[in-house]
Amino acid sequence: MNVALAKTECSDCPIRHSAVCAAVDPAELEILQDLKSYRTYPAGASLAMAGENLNHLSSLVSGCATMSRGFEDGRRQTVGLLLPSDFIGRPGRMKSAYDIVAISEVTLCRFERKRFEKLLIETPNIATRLLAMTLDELEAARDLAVTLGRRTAREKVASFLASLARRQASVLKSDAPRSPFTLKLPLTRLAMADHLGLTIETVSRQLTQLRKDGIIAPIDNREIAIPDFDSLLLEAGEDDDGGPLD
Amino acid sequence: MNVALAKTECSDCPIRHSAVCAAVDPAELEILQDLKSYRTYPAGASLAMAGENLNHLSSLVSGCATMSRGFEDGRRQTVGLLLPSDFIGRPGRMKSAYDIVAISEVTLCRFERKRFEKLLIETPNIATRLLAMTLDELEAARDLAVTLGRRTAREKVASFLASLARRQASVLKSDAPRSPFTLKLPLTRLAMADHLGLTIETVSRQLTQLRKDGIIAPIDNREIAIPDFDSLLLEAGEDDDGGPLD
DNA sequence: CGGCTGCATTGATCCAAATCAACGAAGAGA
DNA sequence: TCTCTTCGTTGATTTGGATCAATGCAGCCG
Repeated sequence: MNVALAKTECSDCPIRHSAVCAAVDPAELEILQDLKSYRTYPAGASLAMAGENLNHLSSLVSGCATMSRGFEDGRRQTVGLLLPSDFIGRPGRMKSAYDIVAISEVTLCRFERKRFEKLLIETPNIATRLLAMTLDELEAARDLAVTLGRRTAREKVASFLASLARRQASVLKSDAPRSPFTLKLPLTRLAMADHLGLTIETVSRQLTQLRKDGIIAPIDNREIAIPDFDSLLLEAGEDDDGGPLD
Repeated sequence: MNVALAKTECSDCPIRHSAVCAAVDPAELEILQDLKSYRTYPAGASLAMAGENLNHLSSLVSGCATMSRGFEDGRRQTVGLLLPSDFIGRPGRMKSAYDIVAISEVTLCRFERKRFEKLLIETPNIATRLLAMTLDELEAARDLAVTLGRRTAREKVASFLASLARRQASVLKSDAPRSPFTLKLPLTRLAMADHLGLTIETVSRQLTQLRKDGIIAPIDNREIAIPDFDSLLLEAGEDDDGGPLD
C-alpha cells in the first residue's frame, strides 16, 4: 500500500511541508535525512505505553493513532488524535504520560532521541517549529477540555466531526471546509466514545439523530457527507468565539 | 499586603526560582530586570479576553487567576488554574484563546511582547525553560480532559483537591504532600464547578460527603485539612499510573 | 454453506448529576 | 441596628446519558 514510503527521500515525503521538518532548509534536510528511519506498525499496535520510556521521537507520516489514559476499571479517555504530520514524544520528556496506539496501519518517521535533542539545540528554527506545534496541541487539549466539561452529547459528536473536517481540509490547503464536504472517519464508535467521554450507544444515537435532522448524510459506516458545514458548527455550539485564531 | 513587590529587585522576587526566570543566570537577570514591570489587579479583573490581542507576556507573581471559555448561554469551562510562577501568553501567539480573570488580587511581572520575543531568541536557556513549562501545561490540560471526560463528581472534586495540594506542596519544596496537610482553596464553589464541569450544588454536596467520610476536614469555607493524603488519592481514582512522572 | 466474532444500531430501564427551590451565614453599607 | 447581597448548603424533582439487553450486519474461517 505505502511502498513509496520505503525510500527515505525527505523531498518525496507526504508530510514534508507540514510536520516538524516544514521549517528546515535544504541543507539541514540532509542532516535530518541521515538521522531518520521509517517504521510501519499494524492497526492496533501499541506505539507507547504510559510510564514507559520513549527512546525515539517521531512524526506520524500516515495512518491514525490515539493518545489515551486507561483506568483499572476499564474506563478510558482519549486526550489526542494523532494524524499525519503530528509529532510524538517531546525533548526532555523521557516518558509518555499516555498510551499511544495505532488505530489504522501507521508509519512513523523516527529520530533517535539524543541525536534529535542535539539537533534541536543546533538548529533553532526546528526548535521554534516544535514550540509552535506544541502550542497548537495545548490549544487542542484545552478545547477538548471545554467539550468534555460543558457540551452535551449531541454537541460533542457534532464538534468532533467539525474538528475532523477542519483537519482534513487543512491538509487539502483549504482554510475552512467548503460545503458539501465528504469526511472519512478514522475511528470506530468505541474510539469516538472514548474521545468524547460518552458510550458507544450514545455516539451511535447522536449520529442517527444528526442524520435524521439532515446535518450529516452517511455514505457508509466510515464515511459521511456534510451538506452544510455551518449548520454542523451550529449544532456543535461553536457559534461563539471558539473559531480558529491566527 | 504585598508592598514588598513594589520594588523591582528580581533577587527578592518570590517566584525568582520557579518561574520562567528560574533558568537565567545573574548576568541575564539584569537584562530581564530592565524589561519587566510589575502590575497589580484587583480580584475580578479581566487580564485577557478571548480573541483580544495580548501585548504583554507575564509571570504571575502572586494571587490566583483562571483561564476559561464562556458560551453564549452562560455555560463556562475553566481550562487552567494560574498560580504564582505560571506564565501568561505565548511567543508567536498574538491572542489568548481564553478569558483570563483574576480570582483574587493578582500581581503580574510583565514583559513587552516584542522585547521578550527578541530576548528568547538571544537566550536559549529561557526558551528551553519556556518549552518545559509549556509541556507541563500540556500535560495538565490533558489530565484535566481525563478528569472531565471520565471521572465521577466525587472523583473530580477529590482529584482537584489533590492537584491543588500537590501544587501547594511543590512551592514548599516537599515532593508529595505529607499527611496531615492544610489546604487553602483559592476558588469559590462556582469557580470550582466551572473547572470540574459540575454545578455548584454538586461540588458542595461532594465536599460535604467527603467530609462525612472523613477524607477532608473543613477548617473554614476556604481552608480544609487533609488527614490522609493517600485516601484522598484513592477517592480521586488516581491509584492507576496517573501519578507524577519525572 | 453455517457458525463464528467484532462492530453498530435500537429499545427499555436506571441513576448520577442537573435543575428548581428554599434557607443559612457572613459581610458591607446606610 | 436592619437590610442587601453574595456565597454556600441542603432538599425535592427531573433528565440526559449510562446501563442492560436484544438484534442486525459484515467479514472471515472451517
